[in-house]
Amino acid sequence: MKSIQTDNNLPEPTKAELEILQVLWEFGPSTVRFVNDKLNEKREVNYTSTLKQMQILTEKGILKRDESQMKHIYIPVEAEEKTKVQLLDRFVNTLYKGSASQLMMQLLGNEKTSKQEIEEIKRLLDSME
Amino acid sequence: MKSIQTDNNLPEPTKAELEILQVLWEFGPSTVRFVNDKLNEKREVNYTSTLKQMQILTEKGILKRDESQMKHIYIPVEAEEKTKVQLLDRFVNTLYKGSASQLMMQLLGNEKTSKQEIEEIKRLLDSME
DNA sequence: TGTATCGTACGAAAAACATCGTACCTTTAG
DNA sequence: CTAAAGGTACGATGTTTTTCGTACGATACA
Repeated sequence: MKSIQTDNNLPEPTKAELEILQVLWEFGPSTVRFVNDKLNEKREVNYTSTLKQMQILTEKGILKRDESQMKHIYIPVEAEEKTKVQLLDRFVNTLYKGSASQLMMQLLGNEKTSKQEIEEIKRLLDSME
Repeated sequence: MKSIQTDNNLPEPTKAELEILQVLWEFGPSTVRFVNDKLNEKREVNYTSTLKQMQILTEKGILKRDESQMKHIYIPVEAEEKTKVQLLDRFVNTLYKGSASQLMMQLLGNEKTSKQEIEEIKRLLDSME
């Protein structure tokens, strides 16, 4: 059982930051207005709060922006996958001492994971050889 | 593809809290002194900081304590598995919209996950029928 | 052309999280 | 019996994260 590897010393996005990233992942490069509207579908946030967050994300190098227009367009620097892999690594390391299969077991042991889903995973594994 | 279920409205343990929980999970019910010593194997923390954390965890209902002795003994209220499942659920919901198999794919797609580990998971799945 | 609207920038305030100093109580060894 | 050692309680402080108010520039259009 091998440990998957640790830490990429990229700053870990906080909760609020993650929310924003999700919107950008889902809808692609967007303005602050757009992101803020999306967020407000779930909870009330002030426009300038979202703006601030996105500016911070930009400072941190997690987002970059196109300033050629007045309405800046924000874009994640890293692909969704890459960022998620990082977060997943961290999660596995923190809670399962890096053991992917232990995590799997928990996921599978969960009665909420359906038979279909299990089948799907098996097929996935087979196709991986 | 079924979604695993969401939120248990138990307060989500913070980072520092999780560290403490891990010690208690690994070594069983313990005193503040013991936990603090363990933490200090990894990083320097003041005794009273650990104490405070553990008191907060108790307030939150994440730990309970036996006060019958002078040296209080702290015990996680929920089993390790249960708490981890909760955190895992939250993680899957947040990052993978609840799709366990998507998470799996990412885990497996990761070149860091070894062939052995993949074999192990397959066996696990077979044994699950 | 002036005023309403929609942007960004910036800093202060608030909230959440984490750390620590100090007071004080209990136990124990001399 | 008393001082030292080791425990808890609690409040203050520090840090990070999050939110928001305000200033001000650009655009649009009556």
